[in-house]
Amino acid sequence: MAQVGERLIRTLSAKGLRVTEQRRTLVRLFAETSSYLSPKEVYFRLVSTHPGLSYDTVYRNLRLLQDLGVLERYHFDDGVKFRIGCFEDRHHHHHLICLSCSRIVPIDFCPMKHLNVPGEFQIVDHHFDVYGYCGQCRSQEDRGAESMEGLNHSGFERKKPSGKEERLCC
Amino acid sequence: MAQVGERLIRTLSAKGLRVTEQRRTLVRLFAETSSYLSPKEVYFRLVSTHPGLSYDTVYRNLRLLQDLGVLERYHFDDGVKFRIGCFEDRHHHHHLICLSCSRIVPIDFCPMKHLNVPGEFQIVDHHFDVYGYCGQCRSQEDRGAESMEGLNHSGFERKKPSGKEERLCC
DNA sequence: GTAGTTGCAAAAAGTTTGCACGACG
DNA sequence: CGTCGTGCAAACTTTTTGCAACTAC
Repeated sequence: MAQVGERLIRTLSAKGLRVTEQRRTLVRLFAETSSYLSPKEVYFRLVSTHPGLSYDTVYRNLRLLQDLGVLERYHFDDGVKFRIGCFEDRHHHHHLICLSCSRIVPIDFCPMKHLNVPGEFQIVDHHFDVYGYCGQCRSQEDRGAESMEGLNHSGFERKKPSGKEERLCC
Repeated sequence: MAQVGERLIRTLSAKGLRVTEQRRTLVRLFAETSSYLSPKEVYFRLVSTHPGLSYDTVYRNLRLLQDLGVLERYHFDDGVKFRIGCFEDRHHHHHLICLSCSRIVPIDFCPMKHLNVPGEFQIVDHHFDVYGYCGQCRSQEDRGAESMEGLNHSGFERKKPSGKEERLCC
């Protein structure tokens, strides 16, 4: 995954933006980390290597990278989180998202190919995500554990990701 | 739509919860209002009939009704918004959402009928929403207007809804 | 009457902004 | 060396919490 980070660094440079140590570390963090990171998590991960780092620098750079299309921002029940973009150099796809470990599995299936819309509605965008439990978490669960806690009535919210850091998409 | 509000009031009562004037007005507001309302919007709508109303009462009741499954909470770019639940007494469906006027059009199509998932992944929930511009907004747009402003690079965020209040779903 | 609810105030959490210093190119 | 980025502080917004007074049942 290191080359992903390097490429993004070059993207920054090509846009005339300064490549500071903070930005380099930030990009590397997202290039190497699976799933989602909140601004707070990002801050605590960076502050260890950058004593004196401030929250506003984190926020500014997260926003910058989001505007650049490098990062994607999502809202979860426990706040805003970022993750490296999937649009970079892959074709359009969607995700299976594990509610237990936050692992993300890409699926090529796109519902828009099957959808007939009322003619007067002009489609601009769509969101499709599938939530559930991945094989690994299910087998762990078999050895006695919680099952669907962390899921509220609407199923919209997600349980906090555990510490696992395995990248399965992008 | 008045009977929807009355039914929800009875739901409150049946759960042993007090039916206060604030709650009655709040439920009626959501029963009669289309699209989404932020806590702030809810507050300003209620404070006119309830002078002295406080924000925390709004927040507490929004959360209460969400926990009861009456309201659904969504995160948009400009913050959290609520809307009356669609699960009440309708079959499963999805939505076309107008990026201009926030109008919501139900569609019966569900992508899950067409999706083959990896066997080890246990599906619990899914989200599917289509964003675009409804026929009414498109025809207004024809008479010279903005087109896709309010949409960011990822298309995830939505433009602020205009003042229109026409309920097309639930 | 009693328990649930409200309003008030304050605190907490999350995010943004202005400004002077510092560092990248 | 000029410009952009950072750190600091403060402001701002959103949301939560403790508590006394109130009110629906």
